[in-house]
Amino acid sequence: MADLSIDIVAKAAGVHRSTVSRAFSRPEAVKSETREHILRVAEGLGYTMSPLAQALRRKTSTFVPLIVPDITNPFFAELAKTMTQAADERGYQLLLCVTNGDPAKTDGYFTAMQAMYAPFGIVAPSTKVDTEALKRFDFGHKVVVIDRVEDDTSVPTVTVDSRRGIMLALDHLHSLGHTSIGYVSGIAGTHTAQDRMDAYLELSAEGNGTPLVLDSGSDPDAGARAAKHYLEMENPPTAIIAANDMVAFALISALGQSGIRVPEDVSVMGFDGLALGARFNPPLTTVRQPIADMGNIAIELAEKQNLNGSVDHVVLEPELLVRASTSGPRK
Amino acid sequence: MADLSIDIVAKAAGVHRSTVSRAFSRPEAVKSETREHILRVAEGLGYTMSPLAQALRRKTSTFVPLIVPDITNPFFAELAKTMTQAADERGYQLLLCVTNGDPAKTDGYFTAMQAMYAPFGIVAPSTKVDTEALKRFDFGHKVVVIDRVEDDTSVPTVTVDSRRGIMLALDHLHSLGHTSIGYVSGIAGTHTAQDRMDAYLELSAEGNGTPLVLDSGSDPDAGARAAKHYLEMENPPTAIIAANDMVAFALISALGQSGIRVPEDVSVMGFDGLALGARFNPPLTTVRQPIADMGNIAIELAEKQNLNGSVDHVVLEPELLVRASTSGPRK
DNA sequence: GCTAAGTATGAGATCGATTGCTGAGATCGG
DNA sequence: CCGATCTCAGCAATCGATCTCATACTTAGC
Repeated sequence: MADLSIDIVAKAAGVHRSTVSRAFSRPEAVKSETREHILRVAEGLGYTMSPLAQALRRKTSTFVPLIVPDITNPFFAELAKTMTQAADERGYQLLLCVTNGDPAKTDGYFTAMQAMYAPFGIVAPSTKVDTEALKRFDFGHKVVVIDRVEDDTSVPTVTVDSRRGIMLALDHLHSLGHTSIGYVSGIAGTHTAQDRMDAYLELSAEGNGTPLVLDSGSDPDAGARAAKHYLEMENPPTAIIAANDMVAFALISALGQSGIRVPEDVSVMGFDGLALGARFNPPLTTVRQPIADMGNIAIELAEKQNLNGSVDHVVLEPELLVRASTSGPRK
Repeated sequence: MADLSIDIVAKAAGVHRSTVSRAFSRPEAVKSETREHILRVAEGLGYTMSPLAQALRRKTSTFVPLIVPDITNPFFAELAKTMTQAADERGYQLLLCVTNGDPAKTDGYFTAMQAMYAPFGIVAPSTKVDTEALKRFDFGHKVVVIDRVEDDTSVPTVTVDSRRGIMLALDHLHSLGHTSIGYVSGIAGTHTAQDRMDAYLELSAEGNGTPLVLDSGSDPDAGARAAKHYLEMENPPTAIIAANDMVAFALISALGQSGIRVPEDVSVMGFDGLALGARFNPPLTTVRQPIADMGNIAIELAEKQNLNGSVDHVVLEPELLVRASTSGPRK
């Protein structure tokens, strides 16, 4: 147990330290007989290589920062979950970095990431602010962004098709018979939030409805404010699309506190497809993002970029998830 | 930007590498004049020490594993949030380790933690399984557990007083006029879950009510099963305490799907005090755990243990949080 | 003015790996 | 049977810090 270094193993196996090193990291360079012997000895001793020493020498570590604004938001939590798994499988360790939306923190994490030779990092989602930070660090170290990025050229990204998602939501509501469909906006400064909103505005104008934005704020209270707004309207919409599940939760909760029932009085849809939605009251109809895929793909993109410098942009398809928060409009 | 080592800075400042090292990590050992000069030069170059090299030499790093079964569970997410902050402030980096309840993973994380000279780790919450893993690694590296531990002697812990929490819940419900109060159990294998259940059983017997456990399962479906059970009862309780907020959510959701309304038909309480509860429908009455404190204290305990070997056990006070999911019993 | 006790810095070994270079054997064609 | 080629393993420098020891320079006391 105590202090196993490569030299100890080398001595125990009767070879030189460099041979042990090769036995592990470049197996084809060692005669298979020798290699197996070394591996057996190492195994017996319970030896594992020091990731620290390795990283120092190789100038590339296995620490992958996951930079998110708020891990408390279930979307990021679900992302973190799938990412830890994907990371584990490939021998990375995920560093949890929570910015709280503070650009200074993002900067700090980028600096730290360089200092510890991170092979790459994952940022989700990028606000305009993050995009700028990205530029400031002309990265030798690579980043993958789980979101759209203004200037799409330099950074790999993975996103879900916002427009398609909104279309799915609108279609679902239309097919239920709704014609007056409101919208509540989501997280601050995010490209995604912007895209969803734009899509709503466009599509709902096309479908010759009148766009009806109940709240375009970006804080956690958007839901509550939207509810207030709803109550004050003479002709409230019969259905509301929330920019994300969390806002939908808050909205339904606030509505409920004023005696408005979902879906009896008004239908509400979310956007994200959080697991939590299935246990909400009522279970939330929503547009599902394939979060697990996003995590895996992000890491793949990063590795690909490291390998051959390719910068890909993957756009995933959202999916309608009908549960119980939507129904036909009230007569 | 490029490859700043301590030697570069040393050369630039016209001193030896060891002096630069001291200027940073043992300021009092360097003449203040020299030190300031060095610091200025370093600053100008944009130099930061390599945590990797430092850790390798010092045999102690700043990587702190946070080992949780499921980051998707908002309780752990909130914990992770406060812990990243606490960690950041003290110069640690949090490594997110998700076990999914798999003991093999826990073992793996412990091994990794030794390999990378983690000064300590945080485990939450410990199941019996984790406790055993802890023993297996007779830790030179220290661990703090956010939960109770069987054999309390060797590992620092921070917990919330389960009995007191259940008492708070029971008192609240009694004061509302409830006499028939059911219970739904929580997460598998956890000491905390066990403690809460025991407390409920004892206290509710003492208050000469009849304990009424709707479900003692431990999976995410406990809530749904409890609801089913509730519906089948001839004399269902007028109030239900859930072992944790997530179960309460699921319970209320399932109940709602069968037309049972909370709190009109039955009062439901949670236990945790998740931020999410405030935006549930209805907003959840619950027993709040001071999660932020738990995170900070955990790190403090770890540091204290590292310093002087002290093994403390902190028990925090829970707090009643009345929102809208409880009311007087239906006539 | 000279020795004793500090102070402040430099030298160099070390932490645990990787890797280019070198040389010893093995293999092979003619 | 000999030189050419190929394998395989050892040597030693290196990554970026830390830390013990030794040394040069102050400062103090008498």
